[in-house]
Amino acid sequence: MTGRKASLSPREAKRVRTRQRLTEAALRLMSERGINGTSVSEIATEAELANGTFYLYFKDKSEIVAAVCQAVTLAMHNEMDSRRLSLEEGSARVAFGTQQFIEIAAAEPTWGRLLMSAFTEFEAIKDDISRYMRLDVALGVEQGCFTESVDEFVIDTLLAILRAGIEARLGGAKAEVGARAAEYHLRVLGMSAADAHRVRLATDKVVESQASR
Amino acid sequence: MTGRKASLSPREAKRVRTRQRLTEAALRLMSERGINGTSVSEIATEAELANGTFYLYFKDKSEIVAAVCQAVTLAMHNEMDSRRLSLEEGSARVAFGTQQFIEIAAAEPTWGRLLMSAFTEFEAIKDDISRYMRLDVALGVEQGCFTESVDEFVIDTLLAILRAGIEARLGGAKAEVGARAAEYHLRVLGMSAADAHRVRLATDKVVESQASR
Amino acid sequence: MTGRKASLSPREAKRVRTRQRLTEAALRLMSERGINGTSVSEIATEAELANGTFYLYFKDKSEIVAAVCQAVTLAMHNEMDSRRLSLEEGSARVAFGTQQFIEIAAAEPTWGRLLMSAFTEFEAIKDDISRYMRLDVALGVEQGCFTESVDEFVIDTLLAILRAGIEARLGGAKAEVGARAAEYHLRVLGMSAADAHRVRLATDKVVESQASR
Amino acid sequence: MTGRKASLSPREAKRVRTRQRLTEAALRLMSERGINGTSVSEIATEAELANGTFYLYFKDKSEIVAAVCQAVTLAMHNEMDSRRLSLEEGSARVAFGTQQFIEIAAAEPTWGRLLMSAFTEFEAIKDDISRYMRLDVALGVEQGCFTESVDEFVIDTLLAILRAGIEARLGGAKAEVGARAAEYHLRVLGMSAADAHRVRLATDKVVESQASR
DNA sequence: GATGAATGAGCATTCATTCAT
DNA sequence: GATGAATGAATGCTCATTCAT
Repeated sequence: MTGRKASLSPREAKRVRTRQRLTEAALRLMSERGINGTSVSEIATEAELANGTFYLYFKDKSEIVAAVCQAVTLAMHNEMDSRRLSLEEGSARVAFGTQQFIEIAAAEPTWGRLLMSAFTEFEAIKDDISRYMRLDVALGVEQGCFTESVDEFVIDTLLAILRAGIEARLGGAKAEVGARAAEYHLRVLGMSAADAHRVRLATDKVVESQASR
Repeated sequence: MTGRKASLSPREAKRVRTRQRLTEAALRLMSERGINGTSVSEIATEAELANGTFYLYFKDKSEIVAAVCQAVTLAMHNEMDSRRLSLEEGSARVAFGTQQFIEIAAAEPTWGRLLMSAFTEFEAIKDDISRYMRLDVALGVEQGCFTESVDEFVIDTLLAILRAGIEARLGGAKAEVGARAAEYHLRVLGMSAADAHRVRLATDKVVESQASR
Repeated sequence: MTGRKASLSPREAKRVRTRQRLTEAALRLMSERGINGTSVSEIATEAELANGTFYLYFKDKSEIVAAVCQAVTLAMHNEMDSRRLSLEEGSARVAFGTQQFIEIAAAEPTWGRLLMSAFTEFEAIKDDISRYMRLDVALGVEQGCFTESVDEFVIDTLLAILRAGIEARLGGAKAEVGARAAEYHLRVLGMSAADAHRVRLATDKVVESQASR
Repeated sequence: MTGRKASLSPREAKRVRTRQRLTEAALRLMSERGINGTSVSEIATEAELANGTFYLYFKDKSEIVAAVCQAVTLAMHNEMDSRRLSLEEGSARVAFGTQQFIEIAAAEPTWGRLLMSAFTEFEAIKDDISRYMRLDVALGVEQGCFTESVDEFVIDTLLAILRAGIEARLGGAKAEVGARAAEYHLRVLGMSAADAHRVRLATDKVVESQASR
């Protein structure tokens, strides 16, 4: 990462920094007031830039929305990566991933709220979010944990449940909601309630150690 | 029903008709361009009325949104009622209800699309939609079909799945999606995939006869 | 008064009553929300009449404004008449009239507030109010109490002071303000501060007995 | 003054000019049609600007009203200052100030009419206008010219008289009205008509020389 | 007479976007 | 590159007035 930056000319580096200022400003505002509730000039002002400067970095309002959503999902994925991949079973990865994704959204509500707004006002977010999920599900299917095969609809269903989980957590629901969402995921994928529970319980230690990081 | 209308004075009849013109215009536009994407004056124009006339019938833009959403959910519930209640098991009712709700939304895409927009832009729609669902779920819980107890989060999850189902169908997915959503509902509620499948299959005849009405 | 009404045909009587209902409704609303802040349909509704009925009784919004203002000034003058005319000196009448006018406006704030709004939004009110004043001033001039002669400007000045007095009283100022306004009137008309004070004091008994009515 | 302008960057200069265009347009229109009778878009059009440009310079309609009123009272005070302060007696200052204020309003009817509208539709104007007045009155009280002490009501009374004077002048009354208003001020403050006349006469030379500027 | 449905111009305000400097 | 002034269409809502019934 620093490696990448180091290779930029000063000009390019500045450009990158300015762009980041804009994206961060947008994230702050959009997570507070919603995507549609945030105007381009508010973003520019928050980034301490002139109105029109915005359009030197983004062709469109929609472009920065995409950038912000991407940045948030990337950040959230980064926050998760390491541990999940040490799990061997797809089912465990799914459960772990789901529960953790929800906890991260709750721990960093700026991200969580942006996500909620994006679910509503930026369709494409779903692709970003589901990327990590697809692999885990596919792995589980391959391993025979799940009866369900992977297609658009099952993914959409999992996403819908994930979303409901985040919304509940941001609205004040207890952390247990994340665990339940994880089990619902497994059930939808075809596991019995009992198995789903067992698998999910097995991920708890990891989640807890993660939380205490 | 016609009886009720017949008893209206001409004045009242006209009022009712105009209000309906507005509601229908709103439904048409909102299902096409979304709720927020539809302006009050567009509605008035579509209804062939003057701008200000709108406010003789609705205090607010939000009031017509509520009216339209209510009208749609009412119409959809009416379209379902009769057969579902003849089923004795809560699980069957849930499966039947879910599948049918999705099929109605697909058969009458104006309703379906309005619903999708409302999920996003009119929170309260969830209460309207979940009303019928709660009873069926509660019945199933009482009967011991489901291991899950009824709380906000489980209902939100079911709604989220329902929504995903409608969206998929409107997006061109095959009818089978409705059946799957129904099974997912049962799985989330704690039934095994096999049981869920069996229950749902049992409702097929009813659904089919309904569809051919 | 009843005599006048008795001579009307039932048709005419009804017309008069309806008109009064409208005027009273207008008074109530306009004194609360101001003249411009009151809409024709609000008046009709408050009078329990249909929207359009208003225009059978008044050609214009401005016409009912005139009617209401006239009614209020008439009512206020009625409330004053008797005692003032028993005073022999113009100066005493002016003092008495001024002080009393202000007290009536304070005692019946519906009237007072309407007046304030009218001063601002219905120029012609000044003529109505000044009618009684002119005579008293003219009398005082004739009697040599005042050095000032009667013309538009002196009357406008007296009105302006009267208005300031009412406004202060409605805003919570003590009753003493009415007495001061009365003395200011006399001073403007040319009396010395001492004489003005003496004359005004002499009217106090009358005012007090009036207040205890 | 020109010095200040010269030091502005072209950007700032333009901004200042545009803002002035708006303020001047507003003054022109508001003095013609009243404050409430002037819409934001009329102002923008009169200033040859687009509708929305207005809001780059003023947060609110009320903000430009305040700005215009302030500008006018400032301009009027500037037109007066120098000579009044050379008078030693509070009574003379009051008389001079009043008479002159009225004459300026009459000489620059755009200002005068704006003031009349503001008296009605922009309460705060009274504070702006009374500022200079309070000092003169207080001075006179201290010097023992006046028997009346300074409080809200006496100031409101003086303002009311001032207003009546301006209104009369704008309505075509002769300049003598200004002199009379000045004497009324002194009388209200407790001076005898004779003293008031004497004091006011003494200010005439100053006023005349001012008028011939 | 009375009703109340209908009108449509009008208003304050917002905001994505463009462009001269 | 960067600025920020300018645009102008759009929005939700109000209200005096008209007119068919």
